[in-house]
Amino acid sequence: MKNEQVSKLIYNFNKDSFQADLISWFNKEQRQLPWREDKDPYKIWVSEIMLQQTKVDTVIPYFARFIERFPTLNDLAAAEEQDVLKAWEGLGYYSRARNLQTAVKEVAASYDSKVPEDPKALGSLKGVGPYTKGAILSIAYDQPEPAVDGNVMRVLSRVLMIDEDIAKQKTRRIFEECVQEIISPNNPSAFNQGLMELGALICTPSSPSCLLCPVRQHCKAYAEGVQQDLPIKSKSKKQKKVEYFAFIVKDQTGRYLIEQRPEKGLLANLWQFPMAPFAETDEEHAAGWFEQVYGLKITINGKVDDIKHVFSHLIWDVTVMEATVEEGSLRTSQSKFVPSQELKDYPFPVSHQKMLKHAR
DNA sequence: AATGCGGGGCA
DNA sequence: TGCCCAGCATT
Repeated sequence: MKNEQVSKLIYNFNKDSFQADLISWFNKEQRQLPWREDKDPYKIWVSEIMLQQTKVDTVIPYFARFIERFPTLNDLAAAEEQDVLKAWEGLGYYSRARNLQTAVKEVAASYDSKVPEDPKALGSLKGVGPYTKGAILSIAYDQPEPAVDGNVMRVLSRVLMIDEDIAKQKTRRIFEECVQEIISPNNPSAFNQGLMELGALICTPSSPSCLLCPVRQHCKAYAEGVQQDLPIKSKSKKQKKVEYFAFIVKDQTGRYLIEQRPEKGLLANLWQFPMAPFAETDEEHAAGWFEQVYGLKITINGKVDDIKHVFSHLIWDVTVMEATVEEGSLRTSQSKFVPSQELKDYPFPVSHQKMLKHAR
């Protein structure tokens, strides 16, 4: 979509009235949220990272614990990565946590521990993309920058009746151009947050509450009765299924074997119980596979669980087995035996938290 | 431009 | 079950 087409979209759109209606609604109806208690750019930043692809209700307890544990940017910069991951445990998309700490260290080292107000500097930080950059600049620093997330695309696709596919990367730029045209120069913070709050509370994906909407009279889709048909979004692919055995292995002193995952890829740097893909072995040869990989002879006592875990792009089906060590010494460097009471100090993905009940 | 990356809640 | 969620990095 070209620039002139965006101009055409907002031609004869009453933006002054739209801004006033949206902002007064937001000032009145906004939820009280922990990250709205002050304008500390560090806290705004943490909240925006946590909120990526994650619901507000999920984030609230994590945000509270995280800020209690790392109250300032310098506290986070100085922390051990394992402690940061532990604070993120269960929230998902763990590269967010590692990127955030990388970026915070950069701010401490290069920007005197002050979150940059310069868009280019801010946007170059690890994990800070177009949305997060705009959110921090507008909410913490009152700059009239667009902050286009899924809510904003849904709301504006209806208000301006835009039928571009919001699943496509480049579509975001169209909405950014629209926001630049209609954003309130006086209160960009309330304007951007108002669009998102409207998307979360009123202009919902299914059955939007148009009769309660403060900007209904500005909404082209409502006028045409097509609000249910927007936004347009192409379908995502189905997840692939992968099957594993997992081993809850206890040694003679009652400690359990865990290992750290690789530093890149799925669940990077998190800890887990050893796993064997079905592609590499079967139930009959599992003990042999284990000895070959870990250097330990084990006795498998039996299957104790079957865990199905759904990711955004794949599905794990994990057959959990209990085993005891007979002899041998550990071959891999990233694995170790840990007393059961210390398991809680390691960050586990949720799939393996479900197995913890078999280890104590 | 397409894919990898988590986990929870809801119709 | 499928969809959606205050997206970003990598290829």
